[in-house]
Amino acid sequence: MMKKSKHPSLSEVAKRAGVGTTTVSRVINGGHRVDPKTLARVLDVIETLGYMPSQAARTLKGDRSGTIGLIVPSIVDPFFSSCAEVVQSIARANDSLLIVATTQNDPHAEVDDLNVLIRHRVDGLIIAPANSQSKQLTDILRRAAVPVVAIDRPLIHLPIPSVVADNFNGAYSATRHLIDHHYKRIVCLTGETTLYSIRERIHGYRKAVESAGLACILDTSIKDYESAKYAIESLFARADPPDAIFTLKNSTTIYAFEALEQLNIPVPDCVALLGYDDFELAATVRPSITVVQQPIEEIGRIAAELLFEQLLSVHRFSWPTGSARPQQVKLATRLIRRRSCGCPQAEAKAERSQQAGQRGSGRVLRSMQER
Amino acid sequence: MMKKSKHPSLSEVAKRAGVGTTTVSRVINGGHRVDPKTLARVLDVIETLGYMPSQAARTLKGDRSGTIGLIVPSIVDPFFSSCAEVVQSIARANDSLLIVATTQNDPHAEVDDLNVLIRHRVDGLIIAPANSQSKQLTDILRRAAVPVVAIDRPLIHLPIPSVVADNFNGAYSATRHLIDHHYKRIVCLTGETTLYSIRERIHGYRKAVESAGLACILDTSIKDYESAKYAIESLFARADPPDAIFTLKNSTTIYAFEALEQLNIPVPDCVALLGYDDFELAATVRPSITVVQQPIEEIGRIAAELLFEQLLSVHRFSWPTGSARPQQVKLATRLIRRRSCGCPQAEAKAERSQQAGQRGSGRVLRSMQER
DNA sequence: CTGTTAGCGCTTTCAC
DNA sequence: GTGAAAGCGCTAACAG
Repeated sequence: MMKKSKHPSLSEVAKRAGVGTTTVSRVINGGHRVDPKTLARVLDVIETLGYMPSQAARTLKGDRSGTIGLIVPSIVDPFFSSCAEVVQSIARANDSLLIVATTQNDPHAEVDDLNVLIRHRVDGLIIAPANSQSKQLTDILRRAAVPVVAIDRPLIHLPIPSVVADNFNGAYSATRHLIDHHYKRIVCLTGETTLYSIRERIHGYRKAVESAGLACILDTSIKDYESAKYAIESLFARADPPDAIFTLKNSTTIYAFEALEQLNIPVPDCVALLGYDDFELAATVRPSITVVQQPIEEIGRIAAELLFEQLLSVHRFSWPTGSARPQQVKLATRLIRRRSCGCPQAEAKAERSQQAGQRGSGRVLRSMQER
Repeated sequence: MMKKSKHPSLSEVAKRAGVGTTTVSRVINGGHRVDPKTLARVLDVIETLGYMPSQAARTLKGDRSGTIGLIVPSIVDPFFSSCAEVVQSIARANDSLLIVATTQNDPHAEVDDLNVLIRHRVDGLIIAPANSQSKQLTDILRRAAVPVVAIDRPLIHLPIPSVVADNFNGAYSATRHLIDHHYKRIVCLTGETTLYSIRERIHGYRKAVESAGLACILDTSIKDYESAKYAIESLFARADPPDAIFTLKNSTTIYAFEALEQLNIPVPDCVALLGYDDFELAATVRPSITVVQQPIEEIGRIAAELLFEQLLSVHRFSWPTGSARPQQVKLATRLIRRRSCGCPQAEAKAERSQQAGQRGSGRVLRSMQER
C-alpha cells in the first residue's frame, strides 16, 4: 500500500495535533503566543509528518514568493557566474531563492524568460539586457511593476536603477596607456557591437586615439578563434602593421593571444596586447597580459543590495518615499599592468597579494539620482 | 491615485470579458474548445490588462511548480557552471525554471537549501552532495519523495540515480601515463579529501603507483597557492625530489603550475605535471598542461534528462514502472596529452579542432541498474 | 461551447 | 491562547 499524496498539509498537522490551523500557522511562524505545551506537541507532529509549509500557498495568500530572478546572457561566462554567485548569497541572506535564466543575448529568449519569471511572481529581478533600448522589454517591466535592477548594461527609456562598469573610461585609459607607451598604430578588436558595454568601450578607444591624433583601426568581426586569427593575419600582412592590439572582450583577448603565438608574432616586442576584462590565468601566461579589470563582484553585490532595498521599502510604503531612487551606479575599472603591453614585469608574488587585497575595492564613481 | 494591487487576476479578466472563469482558463491553456469570437475578446482583455497567470495558484492547485532545483558547491566553479548552463537549457525545453542554490560544500547549508527548495515544491532536484553518505540529507530526500538525480558524487544509502565521471579510472590511467613515461617518484597533490570524487581519484592514483611498485607520495594539504607552493618547495628540498606531479583538481593544477614557475623548476624537464580536470587555457600556457578531461556537459545533460524522464513517468503512473530505474551512470574521462607530462607537442591547430570535435562525445561506460 | 462551484494550503481577521 | 471561516488565483468536475 503506497501513500498516494505527496506532502502533508497544515490542516493535517492541525488535525493530528488536535489543534486549529491557526495554531499550527503560529507555530511555523515563530511559535509566539502559543502555549508551550501545545507548541511542543505541534512541533512533534510536524517532525513526525515531515511537514513543510507550501510556499505556493503562502505566495498565493499574498506573501512574497521568496524568489528573485536573474536574467543573464550566459551562466558559464565568468563575469556573469561571478555576479550570480554574489547575488545568490545575498538572496539567501534575505531568505530568497535565486532563479537563473539565460538568454544568449537573444532578445526573444529574454522576453520569454521575463514573462515566465513574472508568472512565477518573482519578488524582484536583476537583468543584463541584451538590448538596452528594447521597447518590448521595458513595456513588460513597466506593467509588471516588479522591482528591477539592471547590471552591466543600463536599461534606458525606464527609470530603473542600474549598476555598470565605467566602460568608456576603462577603455579610454587603457588606450591612453598604450599611447603613453608610444604605440602609434593601435588596433581595436571586438565583436558583438550591439551590446551597450562593447559600444561604450569602442567610444572610449576612439576618443583616446582620435584625441591623440592616431588612426582609429577598428575590426568588429571577431567571433571566434578563426576570425581573430584571420583578422590579425590580415593586419600584419599590410604595409603598416599595428604595433598594439586592444581587445574588448575576454574571449577575444584569449583568441588574439593564441593567434599571435601561433603566428609567431612576439608580444610585446613586435606588438603589444591589452585586453578588456581580467581572467584567471592572465597573470600566468607568458607574457602575462595587461588588462582592464572590472569590479565584477561589486556589480553583483551592489545590484542585489539595491534590489533588496527596493523590496523592503516597497513593503513598508506602498511606493518608495519621494526621494530619488533610480540610481545609475557606475563603477571604476582598474588597469592591471602586466607584461603584454610592454610594462616591466611585476613581481608575481606582489601581484598575488595585490589581487587578493583589491577584492571588493571597486569604488563608486558616480551615483546620480533622478526620477 | 495609485493602483494599489499588483497583478490582475483571472476572474478580473473574466469579468471584463463578460465570460466565466473556465473560459478564461481554457484560453490561457491553449484556447481549445472556445468560440473564436470569445477567444479573441478574452485575448484582447488579457492583452489590455497585461494579465499573467499566477504560477503560485497553479502550483497550489496541484500542478507542477514548473521549477527544478540545482544544489551545487559553487556556481563560479567552471565545472558546475557548465552543468548549470546545460541543465538550465534542458529545463527550459521542459517549460521549467532553474533555481540555483550553492553550498560551498557545507552540509549544513546543503540541508538548508534542500529544505527551502522542498518548501518551494520544486518538481525535481539535481544535487552534487557535499557528503555522499549524509544521513540527514538522505532522510529529507526520502521523505520529500521528490525526484532527484545526483551529479559528480553519488548519494549512497538511497536508490537514486547518479551521473558521475569515472574518477578512479581517470586518475588510474593518468598515473599509468606518467609511469609509462618512466617517472619513478610521482607525487599526488590535493585537498578536500572528504569529497567522493577526490577520494576516487586518490584510489586510482594509489592503485596505479602501488601496482607498479612505486612509492605513494600523497600530500592532501593543498588549499590555496601558498600551501601548494609550500608543499612543492618542501618536496624539492628533500633528498629524493619527485619527478612527476599529479594534481587532482583544477585549482590545484594551476597553483602548482604557478609555484613551479615561481620556483624556477622547469616543466617537464625537471618535473612533469599532469592535472585532473581540463581548463580553458591549459593548452595555451607554456608548457601546455596534460590533463584528465571530464565530460562535464554530458554529466549535466544526462542528469537533466534522467530527471525529466522521472518527472514525466511520475506524471503518468503514480510510481514508476517496476523496471529498475535508479541508474548509476559513470562517464569515461579522456587523457589530453600536452607538453607538461613530457609528451611531444601536439600541433596546436590540431588540438583546436580536436577539442571542438570531441564536444559531447563522453561515452557511457557503465549503466548499471539496481534497486 | 460555457458558467457555477468546490477546493488546493495557507494567513488572518474576529470572535471566544 | 485558541479556533472558525473567509478568501488569495486557479483548475476541473459538473451541469447546462
